[in-house]
Amino acid sequence: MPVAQPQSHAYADPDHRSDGGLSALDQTGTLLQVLRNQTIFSEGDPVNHAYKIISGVVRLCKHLPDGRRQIAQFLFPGDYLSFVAIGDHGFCAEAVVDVSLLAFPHKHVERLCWENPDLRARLFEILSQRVREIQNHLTIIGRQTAKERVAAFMLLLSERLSHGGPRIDVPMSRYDIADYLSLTMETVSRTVSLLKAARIIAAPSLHQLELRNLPALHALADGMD
Amino acid sequence: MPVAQPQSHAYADPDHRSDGGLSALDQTGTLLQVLRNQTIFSEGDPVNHAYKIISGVVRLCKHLPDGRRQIAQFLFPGDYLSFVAIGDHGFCAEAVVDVSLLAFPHKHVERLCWENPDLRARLFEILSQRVREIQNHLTIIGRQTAKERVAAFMLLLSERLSHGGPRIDVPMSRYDIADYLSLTMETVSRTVSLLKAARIIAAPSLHQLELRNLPALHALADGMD
DNA sequence: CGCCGTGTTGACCAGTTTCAAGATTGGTGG
DNA sequence: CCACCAATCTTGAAACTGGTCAACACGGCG
Repeated sequence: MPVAQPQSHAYADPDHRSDGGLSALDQTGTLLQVLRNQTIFSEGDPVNHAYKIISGVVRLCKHLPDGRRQIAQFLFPGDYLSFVAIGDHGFCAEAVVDVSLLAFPHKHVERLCWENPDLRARLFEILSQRVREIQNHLTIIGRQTAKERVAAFMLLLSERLSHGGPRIDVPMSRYDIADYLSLTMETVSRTVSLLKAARIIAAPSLHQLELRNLPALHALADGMD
Repeated sequence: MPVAQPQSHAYADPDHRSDGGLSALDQTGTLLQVLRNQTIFSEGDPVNHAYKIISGVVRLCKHLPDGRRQIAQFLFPGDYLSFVAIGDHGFCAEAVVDVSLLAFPHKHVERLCWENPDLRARLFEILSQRVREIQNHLTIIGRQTAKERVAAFMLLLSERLSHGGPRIDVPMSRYDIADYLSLTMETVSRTVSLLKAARIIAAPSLHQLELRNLPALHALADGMD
């Protein structure tokens, strides 16, 4: 398993607010580049570093022995990754597109946390938020239909990848989307076509998306079909 | 929405190891009893207390507007609950059977965390473990078949409720199990019957379970069908 | 003893997957 | 700049898993 290792010099975060020592932490990271579809770490690897995503998108996924795959989360610029420091990784992390990350040795994070208890409190908050997100994801996967799931996914993208305008570019493949939503690629494709036909979305190009009817999307995602 | 409130006197934890201030925390809790099927807190309620389950089983669930329900977790004696202190509850907590809990005002927990940073580190670990559990649950729900899900559930029960012997008593209804596994009650029932026919389990009574063939169960749960 | 909530079983149905055939897209090299 | 190729995506038809609806059984309790 190719495991990317930090190699570069210290990185200075331009955005340096007072945020419970988070930006102080960021300053200690080393920059790391990972190419599209490369593995950042694999399931079962010992946890050595925490990461912060600077640019690109990461998928957190689990592979079953027979090839089935579940993507637990997509992580976007600004997200922290693997600051859960227990034993081995329960999931593997892969770059959806070329990614740059800050890497922090866990020992380092621990030290900072002891010097500045604020920091751990802040990380605790972030982790709490994460729990909430996964639980919502669980409900979507567990109890919503294909249409509802795809709608929810598009709203996620618009929250995390919108550059102001209505146009979003979708960095991941249909296959990734399917494994995130626990569907097949085909079902995702069909459902997107359906939403296009209903004028709820438009797709100027394959990996671009325009949400034409936000209220309808929200209604769908919330199961008020 | 009936929200149970702590009412009782301080509770002394007999099990008082040095565990990062966790038992110190436990000593500050007030005992609280909640009857079967009563709500401990609802989705959207402000987060005021953290809890530790002393006895009984709790379900964490989300209700969709149209009646669909997803149970994110079952919580068992020893589990902490709602120590994620951000704004409002994202899920509701209900007693599966009569439950006794310790309740801790969150302000209190915060104060203890500042006095003793160990405690927050410990809570962080617990939360990390929780994340891992939910992610595994997500994979089960998302990518495994009915048989695999039921098998995984039985293994969970045996981990958390086994009293040494091979006999487990199953405190929750088929309906609860279904909503935990994202199936219907009927499918759970059928699948259990199937496993009985295959001599993998036995069910001396309706809410009792005996795992007759552990290896087969593990094989099923891991998708090596 | 009989009732009601809960669990089981059966027959049928629907949404999603599977399998298979094309259509787009993007990258490469002539 | 275009042609071609591989990868990705779309669409269609058939199969299947699990869901729905309905009847029935069980079991605890008045």
